[in-house]
Amino acid sequence: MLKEERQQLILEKLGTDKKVTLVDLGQIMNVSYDSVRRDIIELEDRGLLKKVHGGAIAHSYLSMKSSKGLGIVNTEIVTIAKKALKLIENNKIILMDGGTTNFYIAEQLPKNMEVTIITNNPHLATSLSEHPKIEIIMLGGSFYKRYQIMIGSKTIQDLEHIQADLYFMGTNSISMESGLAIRHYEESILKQKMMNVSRRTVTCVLEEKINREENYKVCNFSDLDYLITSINPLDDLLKGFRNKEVEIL
Amino acid sequence: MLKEERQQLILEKLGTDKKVTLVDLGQIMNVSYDSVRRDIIELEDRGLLKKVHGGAIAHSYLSMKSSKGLGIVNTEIVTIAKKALKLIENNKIILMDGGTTNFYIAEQLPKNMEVTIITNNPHLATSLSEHPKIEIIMLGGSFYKRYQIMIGSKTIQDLEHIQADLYFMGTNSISMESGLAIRHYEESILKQKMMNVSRRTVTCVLEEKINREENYKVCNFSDLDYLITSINPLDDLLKGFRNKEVEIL
DNA sequence: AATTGTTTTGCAAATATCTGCAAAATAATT
DNA sequence: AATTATTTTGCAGATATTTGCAAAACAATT
Repeated sequence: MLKEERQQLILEKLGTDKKVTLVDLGQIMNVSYDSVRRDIIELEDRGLLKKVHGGAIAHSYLSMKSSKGLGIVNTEIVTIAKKALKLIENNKIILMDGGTTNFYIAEQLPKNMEVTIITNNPHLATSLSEHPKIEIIMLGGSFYKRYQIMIGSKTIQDLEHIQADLYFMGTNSISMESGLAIRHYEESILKQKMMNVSRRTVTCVLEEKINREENYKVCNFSDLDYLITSINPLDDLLKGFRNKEVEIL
Repeated sequence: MLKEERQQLILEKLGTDKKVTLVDLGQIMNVSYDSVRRDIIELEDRGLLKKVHGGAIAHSYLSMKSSKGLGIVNTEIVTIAKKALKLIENNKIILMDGGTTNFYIAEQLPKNMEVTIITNNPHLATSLSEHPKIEIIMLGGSFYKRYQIMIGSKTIQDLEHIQADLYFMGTNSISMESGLAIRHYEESILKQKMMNVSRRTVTCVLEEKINREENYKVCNFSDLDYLITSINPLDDLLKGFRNKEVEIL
């Protein structure tokens, strides 16, 4: 039985049962426990499951459980989150706005990490309460139900005296000509403000959002510091975006 | 059964039942009481529940996550909420702080009601997104995980230019001599500020909190405008509180 | 004060993990 | 085809974790 086969099987079983044990897997696949163990370690490194004593369990967000009103998860996000986490260092101040991707990145932060997260997304804030060492600052404002974020002049005012190290900006579209743009005017202004108060800005985009256009422009592509996608940075899809100013991860 | 499975099950059961006992859990999961006990200790260390003699009780925010489901709700709270809703009129500005009772009251607001809710409780804010006509203003600040509310000087500053019609104050203790008091200093200051910016203040107290004492005083009993309990206003338990200035419901 | 039930502690058995190592399988190169 | 390099696999011994048990301490209740 090939390694790939085994790992596939582990993920499938995990999908239906939400958990697997070392012993079960070893017997079903008829390989040594060590092999299974190593498979699980690899899958964990790829962010596809959580290893525990005696086996593995499905990631909270892979099971519908912690979806918290945000849609079903895409494995693309797993890849993106993995890359995003590399940018987050201890003792930094991180600004994160709304969007599913940011929510999952936040959930994936190591439990022992010591950072400050500033956000206008209350779901993100409350979900982080399970990370004991993370300090959470919530921006006030009017709650915009459709996107489930705080918005408006109060939110902008709250940013006035803040200086963040890194801003994770969610976006709906990115293209070389029109830059980054979203669908909501007030939010586009807020994102601009967030860029202003952050030393660096990174955006994580799903493949479908590349080369799309939306109504309200936030900034030019070259105003970014990092671009994260699930795609290999050298892939042709990103050819147009290669640029000395923006690092593609 | 993996340790993580057990712990997840404990939290789920806590979410719906608000309390669990060692004996129940041991039998349901078919493990020794010692294991259950150790699980509970671990979960308490992570701040996810409160260990008590014989079992554990839910942290308030766990119940906030699931009260809308089939969870068993304290009947006392239902009675209180009914009375509380009578005070809420269309087109008013309502200030609500943390606590399970306020959360439940907010959830019970009629779907077509047009009010503005200002809160420092993100769970309350997000749960109200199902009420299309309610405008929600969230106060910013530092997120205090234990009580799941925003707190600190930023929160107070956000209140500066607000004038609310009615303030639903959560409290931990009420007595004739010591007035209203809670366990957390910073929060007590915040509640004072909230009273200041509100025309009227109402507090909803569970029976167990009457004639109890806590460390940080918020105000005198007579500073209130309304007191809501689950008890009949004419009951002897409330005798000491009868007062021309405060209306008991 | 006595009873009953719960918690704490230390302990030992069972299980799981980690490490380095060598054999086997696979891929790459000559 | 043969050789060499690389990866994968299983194993053994040392460590670490988890689990259930029993005695003693503690709490709550009668």
